[in-house]
Amino acid sequence: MESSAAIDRLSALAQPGRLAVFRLLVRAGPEGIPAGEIAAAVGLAPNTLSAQLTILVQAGLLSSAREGRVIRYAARPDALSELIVYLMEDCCGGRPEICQPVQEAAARAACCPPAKSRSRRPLRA
Amino acid sequence: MESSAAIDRLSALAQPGRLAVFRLLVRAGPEGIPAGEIAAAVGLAPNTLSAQLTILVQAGLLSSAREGRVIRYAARPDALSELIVYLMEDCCGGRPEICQPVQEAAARAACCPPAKSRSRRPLRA
DNA sequence: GCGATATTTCGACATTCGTTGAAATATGGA
DNA sequence: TCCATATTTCAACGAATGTCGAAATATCGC
Repeated sequence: MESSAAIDRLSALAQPGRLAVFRLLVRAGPEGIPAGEIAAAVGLAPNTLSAQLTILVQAGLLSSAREGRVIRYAARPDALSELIVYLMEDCCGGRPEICQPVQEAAARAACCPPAKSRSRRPLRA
Repeated sequence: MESSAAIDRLSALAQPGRLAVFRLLVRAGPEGIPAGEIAAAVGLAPNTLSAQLTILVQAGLLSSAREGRVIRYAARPDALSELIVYLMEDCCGGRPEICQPVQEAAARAACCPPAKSRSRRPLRA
């Protein structure tokens, strides 16, 4: 991931309204939510929200699809993972002991069932 | 982690100079780097850098320690892990299939030796 | 104490950002 | 076609941001 793209994503998320929108959409899953419902949920005027959605889409964090009169927005999980990878990238410049806590924390946060072959204890116990 | 703290960290990192400084210091490890050397490395005027360092410290991303005439700054890896955990938090609201790719990417980025008992293939192959 | 070095603080400036109200565009239904 | 709904676009405003030059502060060695 390029530095300028990372900055675009970081600054897209670095604003209360946009962060709330993104988290809402991550929670909502792949189906996404129509713009109007998002506006109601986060308490933003439709035009204000529209500007914020544009920023999030341009940063690659959201996708949008028209469905009749409604435009449905959804989070792009890959965009978040790319950003996280970029942020962790430099941890490991010959110094694994530094980024290990980061790695562990990230694994802990991922409360998903283990990816392939790994079951030690119930996560988020 | 609180939402406002997350925003502070995101917006602290959402600026080219500050992101460059943070990455430099992550790479540098726990010993950190004196302010003057940082300024030279990232090409910022000393006073400009000072302002950016203040923002990074206030966001909790850096620590600083005076050593004689020099002030040495170091990255706080925990701050990054907290931020990543916060960003990943909502992935898993009943929808593990969404955040799984994120989790895998994070694990892949962490090029550290496996935390405890896990060796499938050379990471970053 | 004095001078030199390292860093920060202050004041000012142009630029960017987030919000608002009003108008424009797009879609679907009568 | 005409109207209602959903969303965006536009112009403008105050607030916040990043950078600069100059001055202040802190520390060290003489």
